[in-house]
Amino acid sequence: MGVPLYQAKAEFFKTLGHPARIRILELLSERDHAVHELLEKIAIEPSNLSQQLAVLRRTSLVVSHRHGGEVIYSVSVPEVRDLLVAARQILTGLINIAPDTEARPGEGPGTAVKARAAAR
Amino acid sequence: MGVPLYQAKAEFFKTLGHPARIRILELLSERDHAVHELLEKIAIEPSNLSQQLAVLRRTSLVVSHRHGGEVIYSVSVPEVRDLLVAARQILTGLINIAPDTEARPGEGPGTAVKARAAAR
DNA sequence: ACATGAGTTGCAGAGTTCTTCAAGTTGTGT
DNA sequence: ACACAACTTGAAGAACTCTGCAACTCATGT
Repeated sequence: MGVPLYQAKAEFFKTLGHPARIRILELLSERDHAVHELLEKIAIEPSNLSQQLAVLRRTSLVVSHRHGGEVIYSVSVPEVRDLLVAARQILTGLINIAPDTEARPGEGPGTAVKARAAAR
Repeated sequence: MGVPLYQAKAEFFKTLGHPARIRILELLSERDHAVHELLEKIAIEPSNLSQQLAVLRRTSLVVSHRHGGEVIYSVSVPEVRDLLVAARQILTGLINIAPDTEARPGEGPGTAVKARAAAR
């Protein structure tokens, strides 16, 4: 066997580890979008969007096809949606648990996740 | 709530985007482990392991406590396990869809994703 | 043929993350 | 008190990712 599964998993999560890419997947799991439509809803440079789409294409999470002047993107694996939902649940759970300090449930309400995210 | 959820999600996935950290979470979701036990099962430098554990601690995905001479780690959010399972399913699904398919039916399926992972 | 809108690609500088080394802490046994 | 095992921390260089710019392709309208 060539590559350990845990390594493939890490690669996969890395692909999801970018705000724009999350945004794209969320939008695409509602419905297909042309690039210029994504552009309206996500505030980044066209070339940047294109780069992020390329990342998602490389991992086959999305596929694209031309339709006249536009390029339409769709998710190729519908289960991605479930994954995003699962993530959101863990995340909201974490926010009420995260003691920024140390291992001690019952301690002050954590802001570790919030704070870190806010810091960027 | 100052932080867009999609950004927190990206942060969260970034945390999962490392082979050692995936490995750690997999082991910990079976049962609690002392650091030296993790060390036996994951082949990395002690200090590196410690760094990765620190990353997981910071996001509150795991918690630690001392027990005599050892430090015991446990997952603090059991749902993480579901997430890892979901990822594995998407991943195995992807392997049969991936683009540059030098896949040979009969043997370990598609290598597009795997190969990419191997290339790092 | 030309101009224009829609996307993509290559690239370089800025910014992050990874890994390892050396040094430090904490608890146990002698 | 000392040595030793079990961990953690800080720091630094290598490796990688991100972003925006300029240049390019491709299809449509004039």
